[in-house]
Amino acid sequence: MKSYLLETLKELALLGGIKNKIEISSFELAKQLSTSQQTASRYLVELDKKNMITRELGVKKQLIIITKEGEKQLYDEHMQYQQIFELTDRIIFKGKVISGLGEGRYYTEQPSYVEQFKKKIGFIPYPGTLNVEIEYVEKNKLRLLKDQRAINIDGFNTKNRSFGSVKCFNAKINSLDGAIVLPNRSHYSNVLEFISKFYLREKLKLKDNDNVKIIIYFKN
Amino acid sequence: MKSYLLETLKELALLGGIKNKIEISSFELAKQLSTSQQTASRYLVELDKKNMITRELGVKKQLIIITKEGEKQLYDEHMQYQQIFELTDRIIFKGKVISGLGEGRYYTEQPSYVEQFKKKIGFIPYPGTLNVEIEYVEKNKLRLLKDQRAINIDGFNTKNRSFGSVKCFNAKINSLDGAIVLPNRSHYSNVLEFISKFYLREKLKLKDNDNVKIIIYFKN
DNA sequence: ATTACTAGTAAGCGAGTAT
DNA sequence: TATACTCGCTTACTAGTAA
Repeated sequence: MKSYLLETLKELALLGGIKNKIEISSFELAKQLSTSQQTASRYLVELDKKNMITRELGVKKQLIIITKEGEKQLYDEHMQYQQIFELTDRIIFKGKVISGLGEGRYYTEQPSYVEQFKKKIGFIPYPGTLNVEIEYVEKNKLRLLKDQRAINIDGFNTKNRSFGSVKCFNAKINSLDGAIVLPNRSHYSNVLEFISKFYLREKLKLKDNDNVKIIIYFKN
Repeated sequence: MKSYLLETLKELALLGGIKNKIEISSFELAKQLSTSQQTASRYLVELDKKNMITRELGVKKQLIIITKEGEKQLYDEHMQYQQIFELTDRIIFKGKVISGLGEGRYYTEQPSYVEQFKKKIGFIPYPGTLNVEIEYVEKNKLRLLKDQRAINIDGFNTKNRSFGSVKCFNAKINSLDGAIVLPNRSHYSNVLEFISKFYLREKLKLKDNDNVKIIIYFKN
């Protein structure tokens, strides 16, 4: 939706247009929007065409009520502002399932990691990680993670090699609980590794390139 | 601010631009906004000129951070959406002080009203009401009041005449507590009558035509 | 790769005005 | 009174491209 139409719809909502019919002339609306009567009239016609509002045109003013569809548009916008200013204990990522190189399995089966997962995040992960490639531009959001307190999984050494420490965040993938694992010694990539007590590809019927939504939660 | 600039700023905020420098090319931003690279570039230049963002232009991408001023713009917008969807226990009116006909004083001095005010809204009003004329278009908001549970002040009869019942809402005027009085037997006008235990014109140094902000609270 | 200028085109605006 | 059309003007958009 064009941004000026959303602005107009918001103005109507502020006047109570979601629950009530509001009585407003295109001239009055124009004043509210700091524009001309003609433009306000055009906006109303456009909003009407897009089924965002319903109008009862009288001889004088018009009675306007915001439709369910219009309310949904506004609510979506509201949720974005909530995300910016209120829901600062979480970050939402959109991404798609990709295949990793199978290393995830090797790591998640190390007894020392497993023990810590059980103790610190409360479950023993199904072997392997689900790799989710986030949209390139969302890499910026990853930077928000570094200021957050994470669950720390300590590194350790075996006879053969050493394993580095890892950061975890409680997370959800398509509403299912689990955690995100971020190796401490690596740059942020655009791939998130999700662990869960379930075999996710089966449980959520996921296959490569499926779109998923991941919510990462912070401790406060 | 132009609505498309606000939309752009919101997009940058969603990527974490309020607290962090975000790394984004005009091409990527264009994708997010479903527009062309040139337009995205122009938006960024405009936002920069208006001091909504600060940019560090590198050879490749650019590092962007939203300024305090930009954050304030977004927050104002957020508060409007809060008003629409969250703060449904209140309505905010802007208006200006006008002189009434002095009837307010007559009413607020009736012992039966005074007694009920004391009991039901917790204070004895300073004699008289402060009349606030709300902007014409905000009359629509008054309609929201009728669905709300109000504090009811009963009517009564004296030897000489009868006094009708009255609805009250707890309210604030410029942050000072008081109440709004709405006669039950009258159409909604564009004048709100505010009562307070203080003489408001003195306490708040108000004179005719001064702009005031009234918040009306509902019981839930 | 980028950013962002120029210039031609498209969309938006509002004065005038019909209804 | 209103709403909303036409039409000339302005603003916004994007392809091409320089830096």
